[in-house]
Amino acid sequence: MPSTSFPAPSKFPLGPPAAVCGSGETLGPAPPSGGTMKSAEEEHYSYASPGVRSTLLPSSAQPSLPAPGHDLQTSAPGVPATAASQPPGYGGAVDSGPSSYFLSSGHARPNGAPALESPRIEITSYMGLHHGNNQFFHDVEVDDVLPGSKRPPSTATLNLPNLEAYRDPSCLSPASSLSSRSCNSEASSYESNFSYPYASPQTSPWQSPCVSPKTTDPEEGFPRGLGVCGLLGSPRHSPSTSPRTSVTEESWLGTRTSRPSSPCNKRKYGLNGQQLTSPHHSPTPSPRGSPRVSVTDDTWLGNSTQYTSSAIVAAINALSTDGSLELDGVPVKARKTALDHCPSVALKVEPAGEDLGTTPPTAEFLPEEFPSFQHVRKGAFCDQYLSVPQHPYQWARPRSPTAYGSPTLPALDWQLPSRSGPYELRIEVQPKPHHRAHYETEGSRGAVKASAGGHPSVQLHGYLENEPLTLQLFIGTADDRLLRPHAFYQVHRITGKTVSTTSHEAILSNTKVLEIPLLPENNMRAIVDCAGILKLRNSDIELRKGETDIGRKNTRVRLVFRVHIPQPSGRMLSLQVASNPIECSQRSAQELPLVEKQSAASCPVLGGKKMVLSGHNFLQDSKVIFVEKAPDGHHIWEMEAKMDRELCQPNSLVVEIPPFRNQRITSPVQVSFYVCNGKRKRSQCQRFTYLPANAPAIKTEPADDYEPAPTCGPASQGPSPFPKPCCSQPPASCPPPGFLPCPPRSTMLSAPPSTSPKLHDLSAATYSKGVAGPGLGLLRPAGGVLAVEETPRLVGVHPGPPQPPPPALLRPQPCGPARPSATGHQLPQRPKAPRSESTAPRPLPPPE
DNA sequence: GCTCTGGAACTATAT
DNA sequence: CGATATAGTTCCAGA
Repeated sequence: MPSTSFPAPSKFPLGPPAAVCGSGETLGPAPPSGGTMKSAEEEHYSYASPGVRSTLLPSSAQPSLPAPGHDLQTSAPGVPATAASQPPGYGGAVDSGPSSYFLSSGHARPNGAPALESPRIEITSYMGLHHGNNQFFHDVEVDDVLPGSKRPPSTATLNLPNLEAYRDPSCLSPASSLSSRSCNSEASSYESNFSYPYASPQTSPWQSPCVSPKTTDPEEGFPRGLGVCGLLGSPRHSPSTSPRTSVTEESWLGTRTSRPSSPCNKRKYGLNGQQLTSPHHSPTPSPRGSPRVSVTDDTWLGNSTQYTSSAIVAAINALSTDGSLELDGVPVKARKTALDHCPSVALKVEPAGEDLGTTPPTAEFLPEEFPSFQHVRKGAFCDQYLSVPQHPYQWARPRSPTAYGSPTLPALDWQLPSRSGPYELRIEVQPKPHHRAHYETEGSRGAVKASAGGHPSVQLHGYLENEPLTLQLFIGTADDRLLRPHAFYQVHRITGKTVSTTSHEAILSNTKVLEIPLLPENNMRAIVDCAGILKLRNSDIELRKGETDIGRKNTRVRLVFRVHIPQPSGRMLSLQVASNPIECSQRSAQELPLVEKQSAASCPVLGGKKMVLSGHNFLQDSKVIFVEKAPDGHHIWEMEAKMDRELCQPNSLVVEIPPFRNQRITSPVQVSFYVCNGKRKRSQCQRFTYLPANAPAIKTEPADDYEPAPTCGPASQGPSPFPKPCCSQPPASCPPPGFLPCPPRSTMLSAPPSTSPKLHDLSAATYSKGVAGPGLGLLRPAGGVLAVEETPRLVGVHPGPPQPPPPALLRPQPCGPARPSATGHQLPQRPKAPRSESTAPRPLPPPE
């Protein structure tokens, strides 16, 4: 895997990153596209932070993406799958590779990536990278990614790891966001390490950053980067991951003192370097945009190149400095996880790229082959994770596994349907809306539970074979953009007496994926009592090169489940379903109002109707505000609903739906509302539809309704009982008006104003085209299959083998519109950018 | 002795 | 630039 590789360097310009960077940055802008994009995006997302804004889509141009997958997902319902056929391309979905691949080549990233990127900052760079520099970059990336292909030696990847290091503390320093980054943060998470390695390309880039910084701190040092090192097996990884401490950690932590430590670390930096001050800092991205600027960051950020160089540098540093560290000391926690793997691995070349999927390995590999292969990988790297005792089952091996490995599997940021043909992956029991995630520095906070007690459960319907499959679970975003792996949260495998479900960890790209067996004897149903949520420090993640999202206030996640069903044709049909949003921060859970259900999803423009909201943290003085947002997120209309204070309880509110501003609408209008406990304490937006006065009411949906979406869909997403905040699923603009996943509804709704619509289109009919269309990129022709499904989202099927990924595909795109600024609160603002994925990381467009 | 949790101290960042 | 409000992390302690 990750190998080491320096080769990369070759590619990369050695020139110090700086150079690159410099250019890069500059470049950043340069790229026209970039520029463009941004603007476009910005518009869409106004909310995004000012500075930032990411570019979403550059594409606007093109790429396409329709929409937000989220919505789709969630909502989606059902469209039956059509089959596929579709466009050829579509099939391509395949690989997992991160979408990136798809992205593409040329622009690819652009779309994907760039677009996505979050505001944070970096964008520029990217752009530059991608666009401007593209070629260069691409190449680079490519290499990484494709091992085979260009890249000479497999090596490459490793770099990344090193890069990863970036995260490391060291990195931190400089760049790091201030906040958290503890010096040591060792951690950042192991994952980083790990994954990174795989991650590859993407990662790599990021990492670079680290390097420099690193130097800075001697202390911590460690760079995880050494990915290689990791090999050694340093402690880091504890497989288990459990953070906390092992002796080791502390030891090395040493630095830290107890409490102090934390702070200390941080402080240190501050003190020391002042880094705080230093430009970089901005690190984090605070929403604002500025962020990162620091040279370092930017610079390196920008280019892949950098990464290269950086990587190199990092490597060097590592060797010299840290290197030892890692190996040796290895900070634990963070690393823990990571390290575990075997050294050996390191050398390997990875075929694929990042994650499993990633790689596209190209056709060459047969799935079957993969498995083993993967395993290897996994094993190696992941082992840590694996550590678990596990299964009785053969885990990996089952078919599914294959899937994972196989190149064909779709990247985690691809939007996939929950249903296709006879199959439907459904969340039978949704997780509780709140689950306090644990930091690496803490002990586990247990598995995610269901509201009614027990644990969430997922079932694959329509599967009649006798072969067990593997259910994949990862932590996804819950904002209004397309569903994608969450950069700041990772699934954490819980083991112990209380856990009845066996599971296994794997890392795809930079995302930890929990694999749970789906057995015919259990009706292809799995009780997810083995999944906890790990919070990564914002500063660590934000440092990643490609990462565009910001962690601050980005505390909502969704459990994303996937299953890959082998088809007679040899291809894999992939289905995905996301849970309702889960608030993971301690504070938010205690303070922010949360709407879980609403008794009505629509009402005639006259209003006056009573609506009961169920949820948490409602106060006597809570307000319910109805808002209509423009595509760009601006509030066109806001109206506070009258409340029946007497009936107000912590868990329920009764409000009178206010009349809509325009009593003459001829088609349904999507608006949203939120509960506000104070200036910054707002719930997420919930969707609501005003119907023409004459129109028959859409039905009010009973509680469930809340989600309109649901209407459409089946559970796939789960109908969530949740209200889904608009944001969440729906695309950006919350109001998903457009979104229509469901046919029926869609019709109803008329206007979808904004954005998202596209996606929808995808759906159904579209599928085929649709897919293609919008941004989806879809797939490659070859493939075929596809399933697809209903969901607009995207496609599920991959052709079996190899195929190149489509270009952008599903990528998340931006939802388009932005989230309302106002809204912003809710979610965090994350700006639009998609997480890392988009960012750099993913990368690589396939060579193709 | 260990894990899971709730709570809160503290620091960093935002306004 | 300082004060205050918020949010993120890390610790502590009890079950």
